[in-house]
Amino acid sequence: MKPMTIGRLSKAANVKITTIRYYESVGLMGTPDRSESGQRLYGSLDVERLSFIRHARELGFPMDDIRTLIELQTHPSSDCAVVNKIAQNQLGAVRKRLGQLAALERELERMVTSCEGGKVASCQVMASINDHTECSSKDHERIKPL
Amino acid sequence: MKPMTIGRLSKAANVKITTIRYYESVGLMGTPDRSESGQRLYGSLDVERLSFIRHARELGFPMDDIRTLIELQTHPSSDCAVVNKIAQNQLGAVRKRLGQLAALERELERMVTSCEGGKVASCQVMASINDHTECSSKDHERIKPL
DNA sequence: ATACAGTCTACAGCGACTGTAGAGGCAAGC
DNA sequence: GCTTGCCTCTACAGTCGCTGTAGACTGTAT
Ligand SMILES: [Zn+2]
Ligand SMILES: [Zn+2]
Ligand SMILES: [Zn+2]
Ligand SMILES: [Zn+2]
Repeated sequence: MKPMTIGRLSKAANVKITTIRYYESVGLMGTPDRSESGQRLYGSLDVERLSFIRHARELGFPMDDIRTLIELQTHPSSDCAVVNKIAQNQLGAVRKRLGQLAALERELERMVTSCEGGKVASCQVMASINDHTECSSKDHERIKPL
Repeated sequence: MKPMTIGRLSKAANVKITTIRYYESVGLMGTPDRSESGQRLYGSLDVERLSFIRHARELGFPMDDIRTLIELQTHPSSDCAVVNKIAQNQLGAVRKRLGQLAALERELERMVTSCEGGKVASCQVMASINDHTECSSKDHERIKPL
């Protein structure tokens, strides 16, 4: 039950120290106790919470959603419909992105295979970037990070 | 051969005015001529260049790469190997991302299908985010925008 | 003449961190 | 006790690729 410093927490949850402090600053992690000299002190609950955040981030959930999920965890008897909705939205976002990226893959594939070396002036890759009309997916959607 | 204002260029290339000025500020678009009153004036070459940038961005190329591509266009007799390398790197990045997202899709799918409603305390979605060990792709790679 | 649309600069903000500077803290070996 | 070397602290700037805003000026149509 000894409290751990931020460095130990960082290793325990595999999250960088600066990121932990950032999560604290934006309210994802609560404000921890401090030692006499002002160092942050954490317990095993903090490891769990931080690991939860990390996994949620790895799954691509935005921080606002993670805040909601953590808030819901403190009300365990409430309905999980909100949780499920958040996860389904995320799944939808992932699928949409998969579609976009698959289209990009096809187009880039076509480009690189049609380049047979030579001068820039006659390069098919350049031509393909220049000429959007050749493009299979006529209008790409704006690329946003997941 | 009449020069066009930034608004016309914006419509011609389907790029927002603020974005055009941003591209100018970071050196993707050159510094255009100005009217007596200081308004930017563009010609058809600018439409081509801006459209090129737009399509490259839609394909996910980072701005540094686009800078390189534009630079290469001004040396049409140089070897297109660099161009091809940039495109192949991009294709690799897209494929890597596709793999990551496919793993995310599977995991999210499993999560949402195993939730049967009820209280948050017994929600499988929550449990899955909490328990990373259940996870098929044991360690997800850090999610970075393409 | 008046209305309205377009353009100008300069700067702040987004998300989710990462990196830096410069200061102070802590444990182990000598 | 002292040095060595890592650990932690705060505060702030930078990343990428834009987007939005404020407040002033310009251009065009009726
Ligand atoms: Zn080529
Ligand atoms: Zn295309
Ligand atoms: Zn549930
Ligand atoms: Zn997982």
